[in-house]
Amino acid sequence: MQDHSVHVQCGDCPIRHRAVCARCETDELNRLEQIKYYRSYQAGQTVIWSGDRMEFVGSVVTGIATLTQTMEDGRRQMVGLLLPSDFVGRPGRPTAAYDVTATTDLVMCCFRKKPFEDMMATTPHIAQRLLEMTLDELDAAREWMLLLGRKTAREKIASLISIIARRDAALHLRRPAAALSVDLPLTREEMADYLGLTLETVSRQISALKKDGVITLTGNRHVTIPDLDRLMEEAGDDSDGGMLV
Amino acid sequence: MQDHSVHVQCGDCPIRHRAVCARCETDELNRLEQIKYYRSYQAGQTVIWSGDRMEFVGSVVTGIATLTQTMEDGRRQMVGLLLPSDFVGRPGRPTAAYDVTATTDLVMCCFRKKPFEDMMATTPHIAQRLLEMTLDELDAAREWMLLLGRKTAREKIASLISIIARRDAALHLRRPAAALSVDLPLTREEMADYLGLTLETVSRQISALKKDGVITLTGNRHVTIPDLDRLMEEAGDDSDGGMLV
DNA sequence: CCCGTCGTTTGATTTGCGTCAAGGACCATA
DNA sequence: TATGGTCCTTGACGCAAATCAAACGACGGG
Repeated sequence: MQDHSVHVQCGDCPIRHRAVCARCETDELNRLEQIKYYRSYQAGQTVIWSGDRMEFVGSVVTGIATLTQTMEDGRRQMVGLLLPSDFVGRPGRPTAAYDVTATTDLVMCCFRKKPFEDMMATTPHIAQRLLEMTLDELDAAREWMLLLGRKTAREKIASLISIIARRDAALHLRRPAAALSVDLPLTREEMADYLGLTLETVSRQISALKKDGVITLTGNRHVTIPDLDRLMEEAGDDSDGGMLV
Repeated sequence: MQDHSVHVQCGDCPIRHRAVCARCETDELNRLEQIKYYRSYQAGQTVIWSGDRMEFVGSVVTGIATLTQTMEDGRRQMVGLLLPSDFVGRPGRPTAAYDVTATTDLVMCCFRKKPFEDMMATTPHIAQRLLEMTLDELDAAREWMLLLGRKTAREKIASLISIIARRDAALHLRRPAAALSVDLPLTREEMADYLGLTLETVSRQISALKKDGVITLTGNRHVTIPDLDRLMEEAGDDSDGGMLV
């Protein structure tokens, strides 16, 4: 399983960062220290509403946020999941076509747009790193398109769990071990929004996977995966797909 | 309808370019002339196979290409449509997670990766423009995720037609007029792959839209749209969605 | 001219998932 | 202990789209 991300490890950070790192003190990124600030959000709080013209660029330090799009009649589709080290925001243009919501308590490291853009202009590394990260997200989005368009409900659930497990492992610098164990950071309804299903179907398929021994549940949220390969097979991924969200 | 793309118009080019422009002779991009070359492909020919490590970065000059992902059992999902001025390729990392196929005869303008990356490092504008374009693609991909996950078959078809119509209008510098007329560049099967449907369903829904007077067909491929607003309403988009692929 | 193939349309039938509905587990507050 | 809330599970039923199947028009070659 190859890793498509640019990871930066440094100092006393426990995690590898894929984004402009808020806590690292390396090379040219140091200069960003001068223009950064932090924001905290409570679980359920809206970070950006799709009507806003987002005026900052930021990366998640702790917690989880989601990007969702909503149709007039209320149908919702999650289109992105922001885990620690991911970034949001669009240097260059004032755009936010979707809602960003904190699903857990959330701390973000933000940069005001204008100075950030100036920084990009004078420091090619930043623009390039951002480009890398955006291309990663694009790859992930395309993987999701395959999931949404062609996978069955069971495969969708298996995919989601395996992705969360792998992201979690990558974040904590663990090799994906034989047996993994993760907390699902989403409610059944949020999973449904992510997968293009209803929450009932999500619940049913999770039960089915449990019954078939692909996963075991302790409580509603904690999943342990006895055999990751088995799970990925259920997910319908060719074994070596480079899907790291 | 706001336009999210970076458009460059210049000289004798009949179209506005969103990508690194192959035929334009403006500012710092001039230097790219020294390292660029052209490639031609016939309709149906494979540009990149997902196993390749793509060794160039390029943009479409004429013709249409598609990005597709395939599951082991043959289920296919199109994840991108490359129209003139779009680019493919990933500076920085050797990656190609999907097939790129020419659906019409195709001419691409290519740059070898290494010199292109050097250029990016010394010329911040290029990295920034590429970032802009990638963010546009990401927005488009997210719009597609909503389509794939939550829209009905009829809405999917209406969305596809309206997107092609609007891209076409943007490409030819026309304002989206009251009545539009476009050639569908895809077969029913390709549309099905794009929309996460079967070709039978695509055919049925096109017939239904025709019967209801939302579109009219001349031949199999040529669509005229008497009322774009009506079509967009059928597509389920809020009237002003900035969906420009 | 017939006779392939390819892209398309249309019909009949099946099925996976959505919808509607009821109830259980858990927690906080009264 | 009762009471309401949130989140989750499970069952019964219906429908939209998939599947299976047949046939049509356009095109090219022998």
